[in-house]
Amino acid sequence: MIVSHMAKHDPGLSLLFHALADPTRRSILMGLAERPARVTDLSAPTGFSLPTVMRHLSVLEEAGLITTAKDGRVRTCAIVPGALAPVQTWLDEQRSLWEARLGRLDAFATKAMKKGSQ
Amino acid sequence: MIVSHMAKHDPGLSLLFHALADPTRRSILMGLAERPARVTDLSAPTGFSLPTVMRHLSVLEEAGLITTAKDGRVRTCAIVPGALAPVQTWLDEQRSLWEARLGRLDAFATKAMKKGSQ
DNA sequence: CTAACAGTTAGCCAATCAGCAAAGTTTTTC
DNA sequence: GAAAAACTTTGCTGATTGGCTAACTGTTAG
Repeated sequence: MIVSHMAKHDPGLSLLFHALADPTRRSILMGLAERPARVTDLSAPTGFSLPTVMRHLSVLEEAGLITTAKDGRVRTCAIVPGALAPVQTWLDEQRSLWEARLGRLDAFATKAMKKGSQ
Repeated sequence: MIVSHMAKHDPGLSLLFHALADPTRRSILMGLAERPARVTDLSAPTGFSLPTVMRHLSVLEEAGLITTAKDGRVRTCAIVPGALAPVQTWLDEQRSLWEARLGRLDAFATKAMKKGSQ
């Protein structure tokens, strides 16, 4: 019984997409792409309150997109390099499926043109 | 005043990621990748009620991932081929940013090793 | 013309979200 | 050891989600 592409509901993928669906979180990621930062450093430019930013950070961390570590009273946040891989994989998978479908459409169209050539 | 990568908050991207964040919607997409389908055809295998599936479909449609058209009493849903492009673009952008950061890290590590070679 | 079919609308529910302010907590700094 | 800094927790809002049933609309088949 082959279940290869019966991927079920992948919770990790849902967490990733959900984390990326928020513009504030995406801009936090962009910021962290340049350099690691403290929570306050991320709060200041966005204009959002500290608790709000904290919440976004924990969503990002649960999705595996960032790591955070506390040293003294300072928490430093950094990107997790490979974290977007599952998204890329899913995307590749979809593109190949969609292209296969387009291929079949082409084949059909071609056959239809030959058969029904006025 | 250059604003090139100050992409602001891209609403389309948020819609796309949000649409993809739900496993039911992803499985609907997988189904439609094989062939277009009627609403009932999509409802049956998921086990969800018709209105629920309708809601998912409208989320997918607003994100631009699918198109739907009604012929008589039947609505047919199909994938929109290029719809994932913005996601791929954002992903590429991130990967290049992240890799640049890793590059700088490498440079730093190398310099540190030279300097502090015990 | 009536019945079955396919979809749609309306309205309800519990859960989650994204934001906040206010009140802790734990380091540092002076 | 008091005060400032940097979170962290708590608890509150209003909005959105994802699910449902029940009732409604339009289309086709008999």
